[in-house]
Amino acid sequence: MPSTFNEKCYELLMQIPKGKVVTYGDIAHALGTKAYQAVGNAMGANPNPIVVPCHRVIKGNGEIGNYALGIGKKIELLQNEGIEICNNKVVNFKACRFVFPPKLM
DNA sequence: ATGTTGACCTAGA
DNA sequence: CTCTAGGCCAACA
Repeated sequence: MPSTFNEKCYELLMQIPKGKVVTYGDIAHALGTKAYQAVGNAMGANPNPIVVPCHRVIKGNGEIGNYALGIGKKIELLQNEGIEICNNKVVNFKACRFVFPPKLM
């Protein structure tokens, strides 16, 4: 059970399938808030970069953004997922954009 | 409670 | 394209 905001972000990140990417804004929106920066901060806090695929999170304009282990590492991971990267930007980024499942109610 | 910072976003010039 | 300005929220000192 998530106790802090970052925990919620990690939960969403783990829901992202392979070969898909999301933006910080999408995560914030999925959480029902606009704390884009809070999401980025949560990634920066990244306590377990293994169970949490933070490398699948990019900026809203298609750029890679940043990564705790380094941008280069993030690019390699994304390419390893099958995503094309060029000049620190995602190719066909909207085609790889993943949408979180809406909350049933 | 206050002030600062941050892996951000949008708009305007 | 680059730069400036505003907004928006959570974590930390």
